[in-house]
Amino acid sequence: MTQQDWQTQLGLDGAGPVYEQIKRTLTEKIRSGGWQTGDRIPGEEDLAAHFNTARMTVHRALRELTDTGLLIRKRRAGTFVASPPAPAAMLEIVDMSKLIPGRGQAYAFELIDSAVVEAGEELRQRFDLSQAGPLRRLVCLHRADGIPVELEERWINLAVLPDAETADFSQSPPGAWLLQQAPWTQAEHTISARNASPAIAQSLDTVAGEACLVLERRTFLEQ
Amino acid sequence: MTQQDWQTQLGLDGAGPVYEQIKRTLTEKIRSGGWQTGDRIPGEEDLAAHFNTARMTVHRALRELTDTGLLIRKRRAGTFVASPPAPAAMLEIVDMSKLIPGRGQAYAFELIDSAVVEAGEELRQRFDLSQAGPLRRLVCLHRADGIPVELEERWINLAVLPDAETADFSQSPPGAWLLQQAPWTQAEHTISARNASPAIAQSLDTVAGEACLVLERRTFLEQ
DNA sequence: AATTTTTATTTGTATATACAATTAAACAAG
DNA sequence: CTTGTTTAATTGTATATACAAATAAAAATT
Repeated sequence: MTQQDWQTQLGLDGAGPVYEQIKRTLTEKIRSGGWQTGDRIPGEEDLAAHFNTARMTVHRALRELTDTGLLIRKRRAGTFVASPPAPAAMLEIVDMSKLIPGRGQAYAFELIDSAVVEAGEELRQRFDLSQAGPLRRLVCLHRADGIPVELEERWINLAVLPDAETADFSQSPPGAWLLQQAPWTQAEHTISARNASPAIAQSLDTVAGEACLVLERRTFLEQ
Repeated sequence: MTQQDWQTQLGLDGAGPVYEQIKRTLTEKIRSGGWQTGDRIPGEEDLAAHFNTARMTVHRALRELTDTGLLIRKRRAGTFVASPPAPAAMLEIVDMSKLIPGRGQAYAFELIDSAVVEAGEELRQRFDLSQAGPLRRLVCLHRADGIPVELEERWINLAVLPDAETADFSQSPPGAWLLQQAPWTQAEHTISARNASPAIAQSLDTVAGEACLVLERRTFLEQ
């Protein structure tokens, strides 16, 4: 797609704030396939010139589309169409360490368990691994204002991220570390309901048998 | 709390962008109880003067805190501390009709069932109703790019919202209508897993027995 | 060829200004 | 007292400008 192409195809509809119009226009451009996953889209200056508006207005539109996960932005490199979200991500599962403070509550987390295990046949099937290898298993408890709100169990494939074998997850949640180590990680979420086992009930400060929402999250590198 | 009070207590920590510092400072102020639910906080001009920054910078901080649900803003009236979120809202359950287009997919919905029923003892217990009365039951199917992603069952207490008896929900989702009719609605969510019944499986274009995530949402007026 | 340094591009933030939109409060009319 | 009208306070958006920060690409160096 040449520059000419998108310039002739883009246009605003005049309804609502300009930054919302730009958001809609760009979203439609992506939805229709005009811009595909991984494509670099024009820079802020170009878009501003095209839409005959200020760069700040375009910037706000792009920033909000980035917030919703439609775009990925990198300084100097540009703005790119993000990967389409997995169906399970329809329920926006957020990072507890960011969500809880955003809600005005005190966030804390605790590393409950940490171990390196060899992936047997069962684990290989569960995680769809083609070959055996060591995995690191972490269990973290997230608290909001001291109250346990999430017990997180995480498995890291050490064949992909060898550094995870020695990394210290006692101070910061593994989610933050992983995001730094593998920023292009894509996540797939599974939500299910389960009765609390005695161990889980103790961690979550409830009674065994209590129905808990179990949230399994798989992160993997795209390339 | 007088104006003097907050002026002497607020201050930035110098780490990161100023709008993030302001977000942290205001969040802490609310978290610590300095500003409580319903309190009106100073206006943008006042905060800008206090923090010795531009109004736009304060505006961005307040806008983002509003996005996370910590504040509520009304023109001419001011900015207020929002109600603390229900624990179940830890998983941010979003409005499908907004989320799906935001993800660059085509949103559509279909009214599957609509009926007015008298609340018997069973329904009264289920919804914690103190007295009998008619309820309207709606079932909606939400699609993203044509694929069914959510089957929504909604009960409306007609004693609270009599207009819901005659309202037409075939064109726009009940969520949008309710938000207009009762903007101060507070929501409580319950998520569970359930095997698809034959009827549900047909709606969701899957097979009976397939495990589905069931999301029950109760909205109610605060006052 | 590999490494380091410099340059230039792009996004990110901050500021000042102007005007629009909403709406609570004050005011006026009946 | 009720209703309608005006006023003014507050947030919302748009613009232009400036500089900061990150980093891909180019250039220089070893």
